[in-house]
Amino acid sequence: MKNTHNPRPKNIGEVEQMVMDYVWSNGPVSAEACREALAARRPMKESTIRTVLRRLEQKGYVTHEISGRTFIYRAAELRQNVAVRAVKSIIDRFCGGSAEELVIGMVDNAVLDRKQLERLARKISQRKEAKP
Amino acid sequence: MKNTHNPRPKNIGEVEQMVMDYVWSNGPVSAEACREALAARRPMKESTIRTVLRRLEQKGYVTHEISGRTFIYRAAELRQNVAVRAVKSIIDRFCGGSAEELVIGMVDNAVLDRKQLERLARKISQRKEAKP
DNA sequence: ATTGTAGCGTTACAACTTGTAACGTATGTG
DNA sequence: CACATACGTTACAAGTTGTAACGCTACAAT
Repeated sequence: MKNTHNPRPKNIGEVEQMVMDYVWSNGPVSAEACREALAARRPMKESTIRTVLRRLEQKGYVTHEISGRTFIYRAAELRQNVAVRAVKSIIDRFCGGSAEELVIGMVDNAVLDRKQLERLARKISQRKEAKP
Repeated sequence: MKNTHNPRPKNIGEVEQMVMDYVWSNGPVSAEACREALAARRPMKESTIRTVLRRLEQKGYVTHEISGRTFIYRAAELRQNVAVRAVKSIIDRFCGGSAEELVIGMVDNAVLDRKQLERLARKISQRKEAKP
């Protein structure tokens, strides 16, 4: 079965990432709310944040609905799913599609530590049974 | 303990990727050899491949030594390590540093299939014991 | 020795991306 | 009606990536 998703591993810039993080963490937001929230770390003019959000929408990271005359943006996908797709694209490019090798590498490189591995192993066996 | 590596998650373009794949798979190569090898899929002029290799060197992906008057390029790092670093950077950006969640996501999204999971679980326990 | 040539450095350039923003326009509020 | 708010349009500089031409040097064959 084929992936019906359009392959959208669109890159994301630094500011874009920041905005996405905020949206992911704080649910639907208006441009202004977002701007204010990020103002401390990253002052942006009003038109700037809106441009960023518009681009994020073009890239498929967020959608918007209109409330009154204000755009409310919300994440189009869970953060985790985006992360997984990003990783998947790395796997495809670097490892010829085998995620296994990669995870091994993660173990070797201590990206995953012992404790995590144990929980991981447990969850893996759960999933194995959960999914017929 | 801190990572002494300079954080070098430098992006890599499509052609660059292709070249790296070749270098990774075929060991040290001259620009010409590389060009010829990729010519079928991607015809490039001589100066083009050399520019690409030079940029890859600037980005730290390859190094070169001189043999006669020919540059011999070799991968600076194992493919797998680069992949892992790329994934690590994704983890940092998306998951607040926890790789675990990501792997769970990979399971859920069938990036890892059942068969792989089994082997993975085995290897994981090997590693756990191998690394005190 | 002269000349061709293989292989390097330098320079260029167009398309695209990303951050940043100004300006114009419409609409709801007082 | 005057104003502020929020949107669309347009712009632009810096950086990245793919592509390549040009020119210089050192070895090779005549």
